[in-house]
Amino acid sequence: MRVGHEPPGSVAEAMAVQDRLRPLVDLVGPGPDTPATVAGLDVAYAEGDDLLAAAVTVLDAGTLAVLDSAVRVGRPTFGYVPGLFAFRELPALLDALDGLTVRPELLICDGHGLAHPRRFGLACHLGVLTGLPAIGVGKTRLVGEWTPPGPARGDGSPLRDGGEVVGRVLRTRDGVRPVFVSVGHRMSLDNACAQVLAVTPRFRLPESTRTADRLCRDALTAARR
DNA sequence: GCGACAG
DNA sequence: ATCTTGTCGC
Repeated sequence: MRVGHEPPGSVAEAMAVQDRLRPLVDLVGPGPDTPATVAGLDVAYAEGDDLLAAAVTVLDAGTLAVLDSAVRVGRPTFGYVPGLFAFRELPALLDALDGLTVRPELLICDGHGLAHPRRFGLACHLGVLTGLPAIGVGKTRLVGEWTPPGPARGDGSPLRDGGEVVGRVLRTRDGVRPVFVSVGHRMSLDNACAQVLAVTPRFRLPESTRTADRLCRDALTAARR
């Protein structure tokens, strides 16, 4: 799947791009109940942010075995600015997605979706550009207020911002720090949380994110020598 | 002016 | 994200 795009030339331009694409987000979903495949996406950096590697791994949603993967080494095309984070990783991630043989049924992104100052985080951006259902899973919060969910895996509490619920703070493992789940595209929040729990049978982060993380980190190590 | 601030 | 020793806990 090839998706054309040019890096924004300024912060104002990047924000304008988000405002233009935001209306294209499908907030209804509800997304697949039992997807056959799920994809994990992640990016690793090195050389003082001058080098990066983006990876996508496609897992069998039932067994969580890796069915396909792709990794791309490149240069960041935008500085790190909270809220505009997507422009930094998007080009390389789209290139990696383009290298897949299997088209995944769901994207699980390492970052937020609607839980974003303009309601258009990385997961929304990737979802809109690929047309695929997408979920955002952040390790820390970007926006919103919340109170700790119950202590058991599956417990959750609303993430509220500006008078609306933009995501859910979800406990994926008993007694372990929760993650921040938000809708990216073509998914309901309830289903997004259900899908996240389905890929976290053993660790705090989705198995898909873990396999992608390992792949891009290995690719960086190989690229540095 | 002083914090907060996905990865 | 990444830079990094020791250290707490299972």
